[in-house]
Amino acid sequence: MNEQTFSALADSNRLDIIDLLLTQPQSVGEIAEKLELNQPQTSKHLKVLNEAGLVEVQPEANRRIYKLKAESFQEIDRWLDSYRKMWEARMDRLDDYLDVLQGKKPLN
Amino acid sequence: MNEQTFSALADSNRLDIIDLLLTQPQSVGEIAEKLELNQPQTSKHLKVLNEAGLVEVQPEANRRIYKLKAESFQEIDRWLDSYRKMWEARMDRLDDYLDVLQGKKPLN
DNA sequence: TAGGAATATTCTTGTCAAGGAATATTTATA
DNA sequence: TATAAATATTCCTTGACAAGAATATTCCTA
Repeated sequence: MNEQTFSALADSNRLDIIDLLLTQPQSVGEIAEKLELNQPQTSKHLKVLNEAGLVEVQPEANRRIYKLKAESFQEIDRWLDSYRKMWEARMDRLDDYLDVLQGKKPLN
Repeated sequence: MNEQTFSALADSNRLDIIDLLLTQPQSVGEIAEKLELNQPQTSKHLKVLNEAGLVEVQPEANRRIYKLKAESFQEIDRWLDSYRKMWEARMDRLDDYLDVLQGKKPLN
């Protein structure tokens, strides 16, 4: 798993940007206005997100439309796969406990 | 979604620690030795992970056993849920494309 | 092609975090 | 109870990064 990805996500403004882009792709100006950020900051944050592979750009006249890029999110998802076993194991234990409550199984 | 969680993950040493803890809970000394980190750094990284809720401690004699904590990983998983729609939509389009390749469907 | 809109970049400053070194703290044991 | 083992904390230095301000760049349009 890539440290750069988490690094890009470790900023509340950038999390807000990503959250906003989930609704629809949009331009720098729109993002800046909706999140009440100034334009240069917005561009800089988008640059970080872009370099981390979380967004991509599509020029549209003299504006630049940013949109989410699925790959990096999928990478996080695959990374989480390793950890799902962990909490599923805990779920199994909960199932055991529920069985005990229902008298299906003796307590060890 | 919590910025602190991503912040804690945005460091390769800490990613390594988490990866190591996936195999089994273990002490500070074991972690430090396996990852070739010195002990103070290891303790400091574990502190960050602990404050982010990614690990928890269990004292065992004069050692402290650290283990992964499922909750924070599940929180990331729930956060990713919002973004799954995005790439699933793209997957649908891929399915369409595969249908086209197999002659099941005309190209629009 | 000049002007303006949209966006990106540079420069500076302040803050924060990582790493190293040293030391403090806690707990077990002789 | 003194000592050693395991771990945590503090202090210091350095590098990275966010924000603000100013400026540069790109691209459309009159």
